[in-house]
Amino acid sequence: MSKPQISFPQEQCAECPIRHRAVCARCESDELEKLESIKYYRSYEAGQTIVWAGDKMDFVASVVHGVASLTQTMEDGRRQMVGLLLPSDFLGRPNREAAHYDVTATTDVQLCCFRRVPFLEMLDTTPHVSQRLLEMTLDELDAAREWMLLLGRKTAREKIASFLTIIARREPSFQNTVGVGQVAFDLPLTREAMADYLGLTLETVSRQMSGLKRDGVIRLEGKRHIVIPDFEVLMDETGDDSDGGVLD
Amino acid sequence: MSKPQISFPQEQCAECPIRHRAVCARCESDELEKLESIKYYRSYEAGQTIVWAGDKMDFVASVVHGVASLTQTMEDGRRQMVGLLLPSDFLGRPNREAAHYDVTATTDVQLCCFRRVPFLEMLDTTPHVSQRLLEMTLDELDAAREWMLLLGRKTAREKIASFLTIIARREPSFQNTVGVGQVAFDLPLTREAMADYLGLTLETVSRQMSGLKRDGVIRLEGKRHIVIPDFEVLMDETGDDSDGGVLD
DNA sequence: CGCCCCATTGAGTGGATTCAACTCTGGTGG
DNA sequence: CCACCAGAGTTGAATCCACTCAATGGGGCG
Repeated sequence: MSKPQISFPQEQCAECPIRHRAVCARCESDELEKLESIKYYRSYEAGQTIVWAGDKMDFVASVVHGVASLTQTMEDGRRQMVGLLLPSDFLGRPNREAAHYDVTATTDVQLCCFRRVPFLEMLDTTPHVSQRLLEMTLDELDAAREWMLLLGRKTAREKIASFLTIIARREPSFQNTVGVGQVAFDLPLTREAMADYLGLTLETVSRQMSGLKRDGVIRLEGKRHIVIPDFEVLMDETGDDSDGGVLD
Repeated sequence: MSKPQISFPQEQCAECPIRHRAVCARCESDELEKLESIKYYRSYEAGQTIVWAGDKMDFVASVVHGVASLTQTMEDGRRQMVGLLLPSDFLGRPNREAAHYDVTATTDVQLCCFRRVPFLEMLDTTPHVSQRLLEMTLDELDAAREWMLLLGRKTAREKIASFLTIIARREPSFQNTVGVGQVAFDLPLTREAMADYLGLTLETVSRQMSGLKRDGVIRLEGKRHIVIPDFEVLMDETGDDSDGGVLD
């Protein structure tokens, strides 16, 4: 229960791994200084709850390391994940006191937190922050809309395949490659969390993973490590258009 | 085919029905003047396509009258609605040339369009616009997350009931009432569009509507006019928490 | 070792889909 | 005027995909 705190290196902004992608991406050095004065780091172990829906939330944050999830729960226990926050993603609504969703660390997580009220003031005075936040929010909205297509119309197998491509694409190792050929990564989620993400049961997730493995689309090494021999073959299983998609 | 153009009154900003809720809500009169110089109105008949996914889009817009929908279509024809735009809602991504989704007028629609590039410049120079746009985008993201819960975890009956409450809540007539007792409104969507919204088939939509009618939860007058004798009874069918929800 | 947690697999059920027939309404033209 | 048609909606019967309930497998840790 009272394990030793996870310790990530306490970064300076200058060496921050998410410096160029997070909400602070466009800041000049003087703006960074201002942000630095209202920021602090926090760490959470895998499985810990970061905030409960309805709780007062006196900070907003960037995910520096690890993966966190937003979930909604119905009275009878049905659960749906509604957000998956990877490094550089933003957590919280500046002009809202209380959280709307449960936020959970699905792996060990380090957050770079900003005190909410000062951050809110910075939004008004620092266009580089508010512009970036708008851009990130619009990107999240697009992601949510892809997700809605997945939830509403895709088969279980397509859901799994789509999920794997989503995770693979955000892997640092993937960014270098052309997006063809072999890809490998660790799943940051349990089968149950995957089920919550995809609107399935954990048994269905397990069955479909086995199916993709049986058909040679993926290889499983241990429970969590995934090897994709040919990324295009996986893409064909997602149900999405084959053309590369629209550029920004 | 070449029906007479629908004509909505060509509003001045001062008398605009969405003046206080749209992206321009916080503007001062000098800012409104600037907006007015880059704006123009456009009307579409019910059923018309406003933009196709992938098309170049040289404007962004506010919905003034009517209802428009964003939809995604898979290669084999499966369709999912991913956005429903009611009066005052915002359409388009300022810093994106091409549309990501099909946009369709589901009723007769009037848009207040802003030329995209000048609007983009205004975002940089007019905090009242960019602040409001951020707020609206965050609201849409919240709505998308509710929608994801609906798509991923709710039963067909709960989906229909939830949809009806969503429409009812945004009815002007509803705003006055306390949110109890009788409510009545016209559905702005066909059964097929409802199915696309809810991730169902149109047959299932029809069956569940009949079910709610049989059980006295709703009354149908014609195909489109809905009467809800007791809003709380409908709420109980949505599967959502009974407590009023979180305030902003 | 033995326990716990996560994951896999199997058998049977059920809710939503598919395919198909039918109804209702409004509009058009003979 | 009304017969006819097209489009939207309803209803029925059979099917199927994912769910539920239940048993089993396997790895890590006290």
